[in-house]
Amino acid sequence: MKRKPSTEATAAWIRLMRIQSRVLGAVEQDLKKAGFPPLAWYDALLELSRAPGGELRPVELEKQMLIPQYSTSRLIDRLVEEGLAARRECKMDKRGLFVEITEAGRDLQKRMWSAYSTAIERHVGSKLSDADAAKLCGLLDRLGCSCDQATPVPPSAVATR
Amino acid sequence: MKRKPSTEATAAWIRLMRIQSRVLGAVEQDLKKAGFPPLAWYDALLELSRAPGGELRPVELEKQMLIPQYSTSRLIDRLVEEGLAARRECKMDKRGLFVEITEAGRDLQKRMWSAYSTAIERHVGSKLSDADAAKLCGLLDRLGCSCDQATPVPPSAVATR
DNA sequence: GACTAATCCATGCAGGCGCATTTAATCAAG
DNA sequence: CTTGATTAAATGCGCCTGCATGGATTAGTC
Repeated sequence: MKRKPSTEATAAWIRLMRIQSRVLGAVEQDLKKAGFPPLAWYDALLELSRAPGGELRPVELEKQMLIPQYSTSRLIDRLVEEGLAARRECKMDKRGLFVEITEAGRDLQKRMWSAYSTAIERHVGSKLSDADAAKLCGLLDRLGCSCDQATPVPPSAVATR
Repeated sequence: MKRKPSTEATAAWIRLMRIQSRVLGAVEQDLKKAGFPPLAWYDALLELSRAPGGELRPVELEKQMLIPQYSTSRLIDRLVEEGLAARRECKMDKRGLFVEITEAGRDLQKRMWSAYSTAIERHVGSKLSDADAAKLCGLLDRLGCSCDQATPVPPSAVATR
């Protein structure tokens, strides 16, 4: 049998889609205007910078960022191309490799976080009290069924889409 | 001066991005598995079907759906190509045109809503009480600064991204 | 009416995504 | 050690998006 959603559920769905799109757009615009690359780059650089030794297997990166395999592969391409990361041989498993963040990568990550955090404050923080932000988190988490990760700050935020 | 976001605000931002992505992905998967086209098509067909005479100027569609101009232009291309809509001459303003939904278009919209509503129930409705869904709406709306439209059901939901 | 500005829509191009497949290496059995 | 299944990563293809631009028409001003 087919249950139909309540109007409340439908309204929540609409808001979730629309508001996310707006807020994401606004934040990405801010970053772009400041001359920075897309948020996905930030996420990847953050994960790498956090990893012990500043290096990670693509598979790990993929799991952290919750993006498909081919997507990480290409993201790494771009990071390497810009000198923000480097591919390194993986001796214990020659199918794979390590991706290591460079100094330029670490530097960019830090500079981006400065602009990024400002944008978050502008488009989210300033519109919600801490208590309300926490409530919002709680409600959203319930939609995430498998709410695995409690990501710490600064955020590996965007599933980039 | 640069204000930094609270950890609550940052956490809310992360959830907003991650959960939206997951829920959207889940709903789109359901639709795709049922053999339907992307959600954006549904939104367009819904707007058209609602419009008086079943026709709309691209400009109107653009405003309703909150997507960029070129995006509507190409979306219309695809709808026309599939026989779901037709371009018609606009006599009062020869720069423009009308897009009119076809019978096939109306039919598809109805069939999609059936699958779509089921998916919304599955991925949103079933996880939140009506009261909580309403709370979520309220909180999200506050992020939308210019909370212009109170969209009615069924939803013109997705800003498709 | 003539000229400039603004509006409506289409489109070429570059880049990114999703899908499916390929290549290479490891693992699991016999 | 050989075979077959599995996993890691890359890549070719088609579609979609964003950006910038172009062509056509209308509106505003004098």
